[in-house]
Amino acid sequence: MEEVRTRFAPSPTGYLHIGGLRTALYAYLFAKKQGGKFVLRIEDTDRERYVDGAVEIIYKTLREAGLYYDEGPDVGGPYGPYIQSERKNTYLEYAKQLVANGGAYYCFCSKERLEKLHESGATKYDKHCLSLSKEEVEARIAAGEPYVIRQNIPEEGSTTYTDMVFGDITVENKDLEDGILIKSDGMPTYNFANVVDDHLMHINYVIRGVEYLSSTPKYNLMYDGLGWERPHYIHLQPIMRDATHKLSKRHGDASYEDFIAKGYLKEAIINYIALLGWSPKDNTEKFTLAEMEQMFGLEGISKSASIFDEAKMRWLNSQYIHELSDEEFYEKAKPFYAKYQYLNDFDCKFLSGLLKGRAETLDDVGRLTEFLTLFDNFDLTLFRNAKWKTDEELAVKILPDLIGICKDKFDNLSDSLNEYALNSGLKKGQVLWIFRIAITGAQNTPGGASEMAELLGKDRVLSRLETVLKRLQ
RNA sequence: GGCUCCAUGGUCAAGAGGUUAAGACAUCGCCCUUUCACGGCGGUAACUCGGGUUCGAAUCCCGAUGGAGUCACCA
Repeated sequence: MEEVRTRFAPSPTGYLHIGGLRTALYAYLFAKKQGGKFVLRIEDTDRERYVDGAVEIIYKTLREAGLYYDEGPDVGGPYGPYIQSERKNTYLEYAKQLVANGGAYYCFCSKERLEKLHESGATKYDKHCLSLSKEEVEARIAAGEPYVIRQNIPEEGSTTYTDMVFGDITVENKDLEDGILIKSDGMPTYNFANVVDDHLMHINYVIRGVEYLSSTPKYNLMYDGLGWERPHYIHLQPIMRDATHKLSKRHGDASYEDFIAKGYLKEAIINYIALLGWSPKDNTEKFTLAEMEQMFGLEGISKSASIFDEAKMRWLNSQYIHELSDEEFYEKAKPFYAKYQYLNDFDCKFLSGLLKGRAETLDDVGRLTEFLTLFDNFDLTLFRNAKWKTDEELAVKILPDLIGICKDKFDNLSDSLNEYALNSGLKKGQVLWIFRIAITGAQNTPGGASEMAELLGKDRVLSRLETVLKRLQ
């Protein structure tokens, strides 16, 4: 059986957006599942949209996400170069071949004529230059007149192909335009470069966005004209921000690196986007890349667009975070601990054990510890708790005892506090509530009374208890 | 507007003629609990509409509606 070869062919226009990453992921998974090859090709035929550094971002993101490509610009391969601008000469050669057999023709129409044509109500090019004689064409080229090469699409008939997720797609040839294959600057358009490269790189499964679903017949006509075997097609519906808008960085939607910066784990991001538009047979929702490589299949691909739901990704992220060891959490959260300066005064390793089970994102180390900065002048009514029947009055009463316990038995605080409750006829919860409020000044904390005491340390605990007692008096 | 595609709860998404129409997130409630969270249990909530076909349609057909894509010397 023929080896499966898929590719991811992004344009270096800045960043790798979530939709692009998912396309890459599916292409990668499909190839891996089949034991095939996944190749990366950079489509930079549009010099105007080129952004410096964008290529590096693509390499970096793909690698970081674990989507290793078998062939690509920076890893090489048998069908290079893998950057279209470095293949410029190849395209013209094939365009000429197409011209020779009638599948394409030279066109000298000026922008002005094209505009006029459009204004006159024409919906597509009128094949004006198709009638030029070979001699005239040669003469005008020799005279240095600028030209483009257009595809010659039959005016009759229709073209059909089978998309592996959408089924048969048929388009009337008369609805297709004689698109430009080679631009006047000598560069191929996407339409042409794509076909030539996919063929030359032996790509037999083309996985890309649905925006190409209805123009694929044009590409097939090129394959036919060049005598090449058509590849299989798999088109993917987009990931949406809401029901009517695609997810896009331009509109402020987060990209892969934004989510990393927000404290998402790459495993969670990959896992989540895999689920947007695909679901495994058994409906599992949490799996590693390696597992996906085994489970992936075209049957699970959805025919409709899906809306990105950060809440669900957060949940998935929290699942991955909870699984981390304290040590791993600490290592991964380091950049975030650094982000919140007040945490410098605390033992972040100890904190990791407390935060790991509560954080949904790595950045939550800030949100969950914010109370540490708010202790001064906290609201004393926090001592009131309906369930435990506590209030400021009770707090004033027992705080001196609690201070004493901390002075003498700080190392064995939990037991000592329990013992105190027992002896004083109070409920455990009453003592602990008052104690925890008194040392943290927060209703919600990432740990219980004794854990918070350990985090703060004896000195801080004592000084806080005394401060609070004074305020209450 | 022409052409192509799509349509199950708020979201993702099973389902491929006969189901009490799964599951997950979110939401609500209860339990657990020294707060919060985690975890456990339970609730609310869906087949866009209208015609067919059929003994029987979320599933098949047609139409309408809604949405997306595409009609560039952008990819």
